[in-house]
Amino acid sequence: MRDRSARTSCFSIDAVLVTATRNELAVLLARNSSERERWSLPWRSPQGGETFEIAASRSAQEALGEAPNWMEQIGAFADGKRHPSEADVSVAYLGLVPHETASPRAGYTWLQVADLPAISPRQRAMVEGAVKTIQSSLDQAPIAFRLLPNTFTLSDLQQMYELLLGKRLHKASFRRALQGAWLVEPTDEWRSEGRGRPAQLFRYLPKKRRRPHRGVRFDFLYP
Amino acid sequence: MRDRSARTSCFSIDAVLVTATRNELAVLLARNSSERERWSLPWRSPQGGETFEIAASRSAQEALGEAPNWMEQIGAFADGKRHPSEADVSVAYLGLVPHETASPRAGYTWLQVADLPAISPRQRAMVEGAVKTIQSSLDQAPIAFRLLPNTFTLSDLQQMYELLLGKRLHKASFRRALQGAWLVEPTDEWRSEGRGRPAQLFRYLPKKRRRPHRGVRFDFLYP
DNA sequence: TGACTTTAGTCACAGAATGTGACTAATTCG
DNA sequence: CGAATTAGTCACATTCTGTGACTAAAGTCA
Repeated sequence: MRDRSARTSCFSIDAVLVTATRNELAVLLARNSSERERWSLPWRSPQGGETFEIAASRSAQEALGEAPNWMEQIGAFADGKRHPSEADVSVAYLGLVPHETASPRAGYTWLQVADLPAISPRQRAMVEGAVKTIQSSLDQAPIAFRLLPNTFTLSDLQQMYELLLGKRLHKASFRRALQGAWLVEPTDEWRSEGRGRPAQLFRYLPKKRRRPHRGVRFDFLYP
Repeated sequence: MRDRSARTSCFSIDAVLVTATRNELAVLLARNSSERERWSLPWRSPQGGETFEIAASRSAQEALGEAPNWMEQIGAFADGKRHPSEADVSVAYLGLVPHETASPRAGYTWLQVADLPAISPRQRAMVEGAVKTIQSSLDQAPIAFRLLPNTFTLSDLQQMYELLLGKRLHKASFRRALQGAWLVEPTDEWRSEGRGRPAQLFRYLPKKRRRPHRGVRFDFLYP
């Protein structure tokens, strides 16, 4: 984002960095002084030989100090929509960041996805794409775990799923499903959070296992 | 694909057109005489002002006579992998085509996905991405219906799912799930296919309905 | 024609998974 | 101490799924 003059290629790489605050998803935006829009996603034009992934990772690093340990391409955006660069095409990457460990550098702020300020239309489309990706791969990939710190309570995890799904879940059902999936292992730590009984801390256990897929699911809504 | 000399932009739009033959997925490839690789996906450089979608759709049209009525972006591909164009970036679109109604134009052929000939590495990555997209959105989007003609028997539909999932399904379970999803409506036609009792023809019924989602599904395999 | 084969379509039942309320446990607050 | 609050578990009714067996309607072949 600092190399506007050095840009040689006709495309940009943009990073949609998402975290979950108390009740909302938030995206990391940079405050601009000179651009037409006052806010923008972190972006860069790939420097000689950088792959997309590396460019995206470096954008994230510039904004957060460290890159998320996982990023995924959302897609290519163009369609005549304006962008802070003059790039014809912008390739967007999604990164998920635990809120607790994410301190934006100066000039960057977490802003709620549901109430975005003015950003370029192309970048707005990227944020929308990011949210869509998150929701649609919620039961395909460990999205919630990437938004949580290394250890967390089962209530934390449940609240994260409730936020991502936009609905309340029943505690017993949630834990039973989680237990069946062997996705989590207890640590020997407990956290006491003011009132109430202390909760045991768990960690994500990326364990390969056979898919228990039964039958077919016709769970789609679109034509 | 014919406008190599007229190309002004630094990117290409590639079409991954997929159909399902008897037992295999197949992708539409063009035979090249001049290129380094003898086969390639249909592609084009967007002409003045074309959106990605339109460029993808026109590539498909050139290859098939008519464009599939639904295409979706798979992503942007680059990473130093060779491409028939000299484009730095290629944006790939997936289109699904019913095999019955798809007759490739001269120079184009359906070739099995499982046994691709030599195509450029970048385009090979696109085909792999397309297959991954198909499999992962199989229960999110009506993939199977887009690979079938307008009317089909329930056995056709089940075989398509068996192909896409790579496993056998039990007839009664399959039909029960389908019935519960209200995705299909009977026509008053029947098809007699040689031996056996004639089967009723159905059509896809893209009906909006509330998601019946229960609980959470922890169905993912990756770390 | 009539027995046999083949494919379509349905049923019923056992076992597994899910929704839900009620319960116990461990802590803070007053 | 008792009330409030949060964690964690249990049990049971309901629903969903896997599965084999059944009936139906056609062709094949003697």
